[in-house]
Amino acid sequence: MADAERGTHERLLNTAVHLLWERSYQGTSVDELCRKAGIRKGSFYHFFRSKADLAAAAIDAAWRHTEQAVFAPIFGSDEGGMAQLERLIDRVDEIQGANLKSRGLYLGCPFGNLGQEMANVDEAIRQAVQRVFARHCDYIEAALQRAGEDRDIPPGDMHRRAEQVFALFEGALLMAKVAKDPALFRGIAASVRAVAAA
Amino acid sequence: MADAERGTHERLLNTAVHLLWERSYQGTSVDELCRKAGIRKGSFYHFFRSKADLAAAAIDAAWRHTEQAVFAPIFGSDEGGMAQLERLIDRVDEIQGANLKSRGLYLGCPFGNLGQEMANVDEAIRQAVQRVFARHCDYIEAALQRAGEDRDIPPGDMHRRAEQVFALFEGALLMAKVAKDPALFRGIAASVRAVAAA
DNA sequence: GCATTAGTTGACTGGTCGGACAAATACAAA
DNA sequence: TTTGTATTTGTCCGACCAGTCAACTAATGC
Repeated sequence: MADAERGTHERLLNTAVHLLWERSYQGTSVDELCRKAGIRKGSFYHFFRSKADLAAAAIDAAWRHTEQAVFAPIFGSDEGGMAQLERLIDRVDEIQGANLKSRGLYLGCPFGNLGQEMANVDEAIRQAVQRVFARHCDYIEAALQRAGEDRDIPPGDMHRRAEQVFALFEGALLMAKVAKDPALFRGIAASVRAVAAA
Repeated sequence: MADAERGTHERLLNTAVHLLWERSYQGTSVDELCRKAGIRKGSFYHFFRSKADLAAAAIDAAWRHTEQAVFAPIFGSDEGGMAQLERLIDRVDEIQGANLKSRGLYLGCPFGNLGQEMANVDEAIRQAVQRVFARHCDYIEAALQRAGEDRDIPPGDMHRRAEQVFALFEGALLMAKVAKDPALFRGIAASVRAVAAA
């Protein structure tokens, strides 16, 4: 967690990222958020216009963190595209497994969770999640492109394939969460390969 | 909606099924639920021990309805397994499209929504969703079995394939919901075929 | 020094939440 | 008709909700 002692604004954002992931939007109260961040509520509303405003900002912050901690290292490597996708599966499984071990909770995708919860409730949050989904797909599409160039998969509409690989990720994460069983996510590699070549 | 004038218990359950789908668990208050069902709150707590208790019962009720309105007709037909899966895609798209047209909301999967929202909050609800997920997979697996017997797909672990076809459904529904774009679900047929044969 | 601003505090609001409950009523069986 | 039970009603509750606000303090620029 590390807490990044710098600044109330940043600490608030940081706390929000963790709390929204663990407790969802509607399950997180501004009071609790402030308590965990060691801040009084007045300060909260000095930096953010509303709870929804913070959530939208937290989505962007979470993606910035995820991108540099997960996506950039994997997709910036010189491995083949399909190998990169398999490493992504392993890395996500590792993260989910860590949460399951430390807190007993399979949290699933922080973006997917908020997206499903808020898509029909708050337009700004919906758009933030949609943007982050698109960035996920961009990375996957680039990997498919690379795999195509290496003749690992046949040519075709890589953008569409990437979307469906991502759908497989999200769906499997949901199933694993509902079943509290990491195996349901862990075992998608073969299907990812199939969709990538479809 | 039809309202099935029979009995307070049933009307409550019916209202819950619709309201939980449209507004989620935490977004639905007992007060509003009672108002829409034309019932006083005391009656609510005569039939259900808690809001979570009603939700769990509503999940079962919703599945009973979905099974007979969607799954039984499609998977009871004498079509081939793969054709059945394509008909399921069309039918789900039709239902989601109807909601989008009438209420402007892409609601997604009523079971997946509740599962993601409540898996780490209420154990009874988590289990109810898990059971319903399994029933979905049973139907898909039977279709794959049938497709295997027809030599439409190669032999293999149909149970695992069914889970991943289902994951693809759930993930694509989520993406369509977040993007408010039915096309993201509608276009999964090719990937479903690929996963079915993986 | 002095003024301006940025940040912080704690007390407060009106509203809603899930749930409790006693009293009233409807409906059975005897 | 009486007794017991199932259902319904309206009222009430303490907890919590997101958000407000005026007062206070710390930092900054001149």
